[in-house]
Amino acid sequence: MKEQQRSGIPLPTIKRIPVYVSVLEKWLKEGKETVSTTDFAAALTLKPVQVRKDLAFAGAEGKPRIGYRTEELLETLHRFVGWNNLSEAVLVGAGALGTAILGYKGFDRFGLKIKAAFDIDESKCGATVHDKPVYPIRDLKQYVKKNGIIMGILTVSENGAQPAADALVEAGIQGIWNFSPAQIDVPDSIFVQQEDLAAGLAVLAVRIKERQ
Amino acid sequence: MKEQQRSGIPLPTIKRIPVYVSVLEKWLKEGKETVSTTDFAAALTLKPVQVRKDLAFAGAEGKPRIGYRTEELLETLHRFVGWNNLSEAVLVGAGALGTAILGYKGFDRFGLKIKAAFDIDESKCGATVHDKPVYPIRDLKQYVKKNGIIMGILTVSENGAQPAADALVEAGIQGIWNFSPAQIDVPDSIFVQQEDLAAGLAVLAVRIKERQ
DNA sequence: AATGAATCGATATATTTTTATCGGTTCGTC
DNA sequence: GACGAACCGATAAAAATATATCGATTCATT
Repeated sequence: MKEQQRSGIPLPTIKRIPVYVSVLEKWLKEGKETVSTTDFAAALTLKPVQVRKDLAFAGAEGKPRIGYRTEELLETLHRFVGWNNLSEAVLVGAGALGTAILGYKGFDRFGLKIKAAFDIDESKCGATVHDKPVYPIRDLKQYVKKNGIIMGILTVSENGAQPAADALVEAGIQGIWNFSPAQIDVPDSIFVQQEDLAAGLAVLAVRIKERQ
Repeated sequence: MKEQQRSGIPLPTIKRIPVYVSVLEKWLKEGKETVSTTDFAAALTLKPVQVRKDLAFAGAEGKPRIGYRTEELLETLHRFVGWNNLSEAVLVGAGALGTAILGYKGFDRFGLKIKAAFDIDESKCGATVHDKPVYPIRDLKQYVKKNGIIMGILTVSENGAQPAADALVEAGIQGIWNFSPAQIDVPDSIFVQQEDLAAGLAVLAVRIKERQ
């Protein structure tokens, strides 16, 4: 929930960008040359105005009556979120969740390359998971420095979260994508994106309850 | 992004509840008898006022100078999100992500029991994944009806999402937790919680970029 | 028992995000 | 080339969310 970091671009806007990217890719494949905010609205249950605002934030430009050029817009959005050259990442915690994320193909699309995994459990090390090598966590710093990695993905258990985060910080990472339910404590200069599966579950549970 | 479903309780509030639950459990274990919104604020980088408002929404009551009784508050929050008797769920799509979710222990805590997995790939069926049986998708309806399941977890690929969603709807599910990047089309009576990993990645990428 | 600090609950204000409106542009059609 | 519909861009209004303020209550301390 450490999402308060004001900077002009509304957080909800940023979160909607990947959705736009997703449908854009589909439309591009289908040969759609131009797209309008009306199209987005219809496909995504959003209002055209909102889409227009979001796209404006991203710096996209469209033409009346025509819309936006599909390919160009896709490129603009990618650049906007920095996916055109998002550097590589390391993952800490090669458990069930970590394994799934290592194997998730969807990230390539967003320019995210997970280069290696690290784990305290040395019995896991040396092996590969989904073609990614698993190393002992004591090698983390050296690896990160050597490869200029700026992003860490944290998929350890609640207890292991803080030490693992410390290791990432110590290694010189700039941002942490935290899938563990624990709140981690890091210097201000490091951004933490908390990924909270329970939040989604809570929303779903409340909604289902409401309908009864 | 199908999160627009106004109903009194603010969506951000609902999403913060699991975080409160998480620290409450920790504090309870540590023997803390009462907790104050100041405590939450310190632990979670939130403002006390906001915590108070959230807890008020959940129906919690505290005492000045004291705070809230830890155990009672935890119970209240659980009831509020319906985790005290959240019915069971089925999962569709026993791939990498599905497997991880099946094996993720954290959900038990929230009253979520994934009873079985379903997949179109019949070669996967018959086996068990993390002790959960995998069945062919054609058995879904019968299983759901028989066991009174109200919730479906969708972890199939983008292409498979819509047919799988149709199968869940047809089976009589009330809510779908959609981990696939695809937007699915379902009747209004069914609530879809879209879990979008790319959204978190986008936020992180933008933040890292901003700091450079 | 009086004083003061901590904290809740309620109300008021500020900020952020969404939605509406309006003028202007582009293009197909007559 | 005039007309009208589709659509962008900008500005304005509305709604939702977060933050501040204030009075009231509890308890420890004197």
